[in-house]
Order: sequence, then structure tokens, then C-alpha cells
Amino acid sequence: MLDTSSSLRERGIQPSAQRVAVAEYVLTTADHPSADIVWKRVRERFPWISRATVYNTLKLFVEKGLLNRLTIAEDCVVFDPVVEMHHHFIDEATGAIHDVPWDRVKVDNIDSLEQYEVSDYQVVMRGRLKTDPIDPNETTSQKP
Amino acid sequence: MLDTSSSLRERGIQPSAQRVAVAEYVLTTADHPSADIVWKRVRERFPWISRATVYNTLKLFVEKGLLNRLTIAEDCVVFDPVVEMHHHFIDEATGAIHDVPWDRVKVDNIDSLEQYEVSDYQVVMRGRLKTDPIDPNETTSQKP
DNA sequence: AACAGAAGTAGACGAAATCTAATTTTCGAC
DNA sequence: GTCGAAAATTAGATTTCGTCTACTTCTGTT
Repeated sequence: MLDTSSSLRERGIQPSAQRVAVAEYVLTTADHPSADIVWKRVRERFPWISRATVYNTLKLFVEKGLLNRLTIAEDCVVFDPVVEMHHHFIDEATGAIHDVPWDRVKVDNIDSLEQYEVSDYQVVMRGRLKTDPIDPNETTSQKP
Repeated sequence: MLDTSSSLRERGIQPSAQRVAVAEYVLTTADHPSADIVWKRVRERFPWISRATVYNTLKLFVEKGLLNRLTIAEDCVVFDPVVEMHHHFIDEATGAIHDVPWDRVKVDNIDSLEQYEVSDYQVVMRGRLKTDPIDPNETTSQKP
């Protein structure tokens, strides 16, 4: 907390009172807040900060690598007719979600976690499609 | 498509024109649509269907095991100041997200996927906390 | 046909994300 | 210091999405 301002500057971010306020909350919390939650929390100390500033600041922090952006929010949902356990690959170019068969990726040590009773899990991957977008054996093109 | 109606009945779902319409889209697509996208798609053929019906129907299909509910929608985001690679555990009781250190779970075969150039991945787990919610060595309480 | 319960509807509501246009702040050149 | 351009911030409108409620319609049983 000594010098949030200069640590922002080190990362190539022009500091400001608003950015420091956002940083001091979001870079130290373990809460995994959504953007609007960040706005609410920061407003408790800086009631005049606007929503757009918070959203812009979060976007900037992610671009500069200070923050991780996770798309696992509980309330935001998509549906998949494949009900068997499987993994997912998200194409960063298009946002499309591909199903990855369960046995193509191996996961270990899940049951050695002391604190968690895991009832369900999957690997979520992100990246690019390697080749051949017209390949007919594509896992996700299952339309009859 | 021969008999969506009776396959719904087999699953203990009272068929109706609306439910069949939703089923015929959502149970055959590889698109991983959100609820509102389902509404939009189904309305192309059944313009009179209401949003509440679609939402209720999707909820029912998930309860009956016809559909998988995934919380990996691209546009719904939370933030995490831990930028090193790590996994996530979601407490189903509270929705709280916990960080799980990278080396606690082992993942293999990611680079043997032919079609995907994976730049980032993680295991997303769901379940319950096993014990001792006041344990001071909780992985998510990393505040200095 | 009559009834009860299930299913569907319109529309209101609230939360959350984005956008825009206007204002304020900051920084470098002078 | 001060001037102008670029960057940052702002309020508020707008849109999208999910939930809820009260009402209507449909379905199956008797």
C-alpha cells in the first residue's frame, strides 16, 4: 500500500486517484469480484467514481497483466446438450466453445485435495484452432 | 427428430409445442447458447413463445438431465489478482470461488490435442468445503 | 362437460454491461 | 508558468439479460 501509484507507473499505467482506489481494492482481494461489485466496493471510499471509469480501469489492468479475467461467474450460463463429463476449449478468436472428449485430457490428484469435496470438474482451455477448419471430424460439429 | 415429443415423455417431461420447439433447437446444437440466444433462435420459428417459457423450459431440461449447464460464458467475468496459473474451486453452497495452487492438480495430454493450440488452461472444480471453515491455511486467504 | 393442476403468456422490474458526448486532468513543449 | 493535445473521467442513456408476478390457456381425469 506504500506506493500503489508508483507500482502502477512501473507497469506502464498512468496513475490517478481513481485508478489507485480501484487497484487498492481489486489487487488485494480474494473475493473474485465482478466489475459491478468492484464499482460498489470502491464507491464506499470514493463515492464520486463513475461506473465507466471502473470498467475502463479493470480492462486496462487486465491488458497490463495486473489482473486475471475469469469467465466462471456463477450466474452467467450457457447450455450444452452433451451431458456426459467432458472438457471445453474456447476459441479466443471467435469465442466459440468446443467440447473436448473426457479421455483426451488426463487430470490427477483431484481427490487428494484436503479441503474440497469435489463433485464435478473439467478442464477449461483457451487458445486458437490449429488447422483445417473444414475437417469433418471436428468434435463440435455433431449436427446430423 | 421423429419423436421429440415422446422422448421428452420418456424423461418425465410433459410435452408441449413450446417444449418440443426448445428441445429441437437446444438438444441438437453445438453452439453452447445462452438462455436468451435460445429464446431468439426458437422465436425464429415460434415467434409467439415467451421468454419466461424458454427460461422455465431450460431449467426443467437441466433438472431432468437433458442439458448441461455451464458457467463459462465469454461475456460474464470476474477478476482475480492472482495472475500466475492456477485452478479454481467453486463452492456450490455459497458460489464463492477459491484459488487452487497450480501444483495441487496434475493435468496431462494438453499438448497432444491435434486441433487446438492451447495458450491457457485450468481445472474448474465444483463441490462443497470439506471441513473447518475457520482454518487459517485456506488457499484463498492470501492477504498480506 | 367440469375441474384441478400444469404450462404458457405479457409485461414489469432490477441488475449489469456498454456507449456517447461532454468535461476535467495531465503532460510535454515552449 | 502556460498552452494545447491527448488521456482520463464523468453522468446518464441505452441495451441486454434474468427474474418475478398475475393472469390466461391447455391437458388429463373423472
